[in-house]
Amino acid sequence: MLIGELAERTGVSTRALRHYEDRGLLVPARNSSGYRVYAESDIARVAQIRAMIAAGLGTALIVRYLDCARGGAHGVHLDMCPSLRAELDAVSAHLTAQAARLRETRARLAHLSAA
Amino acid sequence: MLIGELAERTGVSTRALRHYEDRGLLVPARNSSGYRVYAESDIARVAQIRAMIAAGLGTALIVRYLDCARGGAHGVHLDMCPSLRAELDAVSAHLTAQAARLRETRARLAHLSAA
DNA sequence: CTTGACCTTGACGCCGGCGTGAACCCGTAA
DNA sequence: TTACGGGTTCACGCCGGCGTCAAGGTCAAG
Repeated sequence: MLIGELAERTGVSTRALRHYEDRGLLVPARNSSGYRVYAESDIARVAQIRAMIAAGLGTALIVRYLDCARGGAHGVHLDMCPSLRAELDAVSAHLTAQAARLRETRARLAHLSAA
Repeated sequence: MLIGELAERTGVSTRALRHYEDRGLLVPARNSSGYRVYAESDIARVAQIRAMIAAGLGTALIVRYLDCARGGAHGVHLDMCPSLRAELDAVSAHLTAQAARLRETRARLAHLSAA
């Protein structure tokens, strides 16, 4: 599968896919013409990446997540995951705090329009 | 109060304060030398602004919020607030969704390290 | 007068996830 | 051959909230 087809089937732009390769998130094989050749399983991988980006994670963190996932699958680097999970906790805490502050702001707005 | 003092008392950099003026969030008076002169009440206003930025709101939206607040205090523009509140709802929904996705990601991680 | 702390207005840099050309190769169909 | 719809690698642009010089004016103290 070439990049155009993967883009179409995942709904992700070719530019984004190339960007993911730059960041080491999804590195495809190459054919004799230098074209990127993707596997079927890469569709799922793209979905994973998109979900994590949508969750507010940066590509640098996602790379480590994928490494952790691969390591975990082979039973190696099991001690790397906890530190990563700690980072995810931190990001999660930030989002929670932001949501709380936003709720407070909305409360003030409601108070204003009630007055 | 000059900008340095306000910066010190609020913990916000002078650069940020000037930036807020550029964005129309906090426009101080000027003395004969062209120096920015802030009122005591601006300390509270800066706190407001900081809270809203921390909540993930952009300056463009915050300007409208402040206008709405002033308008609300005078009983004018009461019809502007609802649309603003809708935008706040949208931002809030985004944050909530991100938090949910992040939880999902963390769950997958936990699943991996357990396997 | 000089120093030094504080103020002024530009204006460029950064980060991050891409969009958007530019300029060029590949392979197939007409 | 030509055209065309793929692909390729740079490389600059954008947004947003500032950091960080740069090049000066202001003013009280020594």
